[in-house]
Amino acid sequence: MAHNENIAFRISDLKQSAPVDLGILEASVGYLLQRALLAVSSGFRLELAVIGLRPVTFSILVAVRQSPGLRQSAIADALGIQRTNLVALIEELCARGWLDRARADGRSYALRLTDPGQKLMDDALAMLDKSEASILEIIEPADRDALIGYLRALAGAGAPASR
Amino acid sequence: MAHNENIAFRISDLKQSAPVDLGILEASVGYLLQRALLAVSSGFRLELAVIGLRPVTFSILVAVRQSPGLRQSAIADALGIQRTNLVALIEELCARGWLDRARADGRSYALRLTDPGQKLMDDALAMLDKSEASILEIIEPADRDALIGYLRALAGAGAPASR
DNA sequence: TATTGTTATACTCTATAACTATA
DNA sequence: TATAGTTATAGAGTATAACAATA
Repeated sequence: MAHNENIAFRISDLKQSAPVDLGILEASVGYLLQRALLAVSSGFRLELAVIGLRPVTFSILVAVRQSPGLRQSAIADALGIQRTNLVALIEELCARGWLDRARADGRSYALRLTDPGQKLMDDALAMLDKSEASILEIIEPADRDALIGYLRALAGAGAPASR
Repeated sequence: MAHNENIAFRISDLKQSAPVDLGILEASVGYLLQRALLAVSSGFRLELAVIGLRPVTFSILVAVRQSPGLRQSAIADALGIQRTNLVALIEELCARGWLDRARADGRSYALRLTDPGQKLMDDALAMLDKSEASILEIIEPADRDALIGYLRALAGAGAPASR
C-alpha cells in the first residue's frame, strides 16, 4: 500500500478514516476474506440489481443455465442453500418469467430458463465478466489465478458442497 | 472406508454427490470468496459460540483491546458496521460484563475491556490463532502470505473502510 | 451546524421443525 | 422408509430515517 505525502489530504483523512488499528484481524485470513468479499461483490451487486437480480438468484440461474432440467434439491446442494430457503427464490424467478418449472416426477420439477431468462442471463453474465475483469485492475492475471487456486482449496476443505 | 461393492450403497451414493456444474461461478473470484469465507469461518464461529461470542462481537472486542478508550463511531468506521447497528452489540457486550462504557464526553463514551473481558479475549484470540493455523494445513505458509496480500489489495480497493 | 449515540423499523439471509405427496 | 418440495417461524445481519443531546 502506498504511503501518502499530501498534508491536506491526510488532515481531512483523519476524521473519515480513524486510525484504528484492528491488530491481529489485519492479518487474519477469515477477516480479510470477509472484507475482500464485501469490496468485490458490492459493485456487482449494484449492477445486478439494475436487472432485478441478486447474487443468490443469479447463481441459481447460472446453475440452471449450465444444467437444464435441474431439480431444486440439486441446486440447493450445489450452491449451499437450504432447500427450504430455495422455495421462495425459485418462486420469485418463476413469477418474473425467467424460470420454467415443469413436472419431472410426481414430486419434483425440472427447471429451465425461459427465453427471457436466457436473455437476462446474457446481460448478467456480461456483468460478471466485467466484475471479474475489474479485479485484474487490482491484481495481476497470474496472481488472480493463484488467488483462485487458494480460494478453491479453502472452499473445498471446509464444507464439502454445503454449509 | 474400504471399497464397498454393495449395490445399495453405491446407489445411495449417486444421489448424495450430484454432479452439478456451476460453470463460470467455479472461476469467479467473488463466488469463491464467499465459499472460502463460509468454509474458513464456520469452524471459528462454532468455537466462538462456546464462549458466547460471534465474529462481529469478537471483532469489536479486538478493536477495543487494541485501542482502549475507543468511541463507538470509530469502531463502526473501522469495522464497517453501521453506528446504528453497533448500539445493540455494544449494549450486549456491556451487559455481559466484558466491556466498560465510561463517559468521555457529554455525547460519547470511552470503551475498554473489563478484567473478565480481557480473560475472555485471551481465549478468543487463542481460538483465532488455532483457526488461522488450520489454514496452513490447506495451503503453504508462503501461499498464505500471498493470499493475505491479495485479499488486502482487494479489500482496500473496493470499499475504503466502510461498506 | 456537525457529531455522537439512540430508537424504530424493515428487509434480506439463514436455520430448524414439521408437514404433504410421492418414490 | 426415504426423498422432493413446502410452510411457518425465528434469529442474525444490514439498511434508512428520524430524533435528542452535545460539540
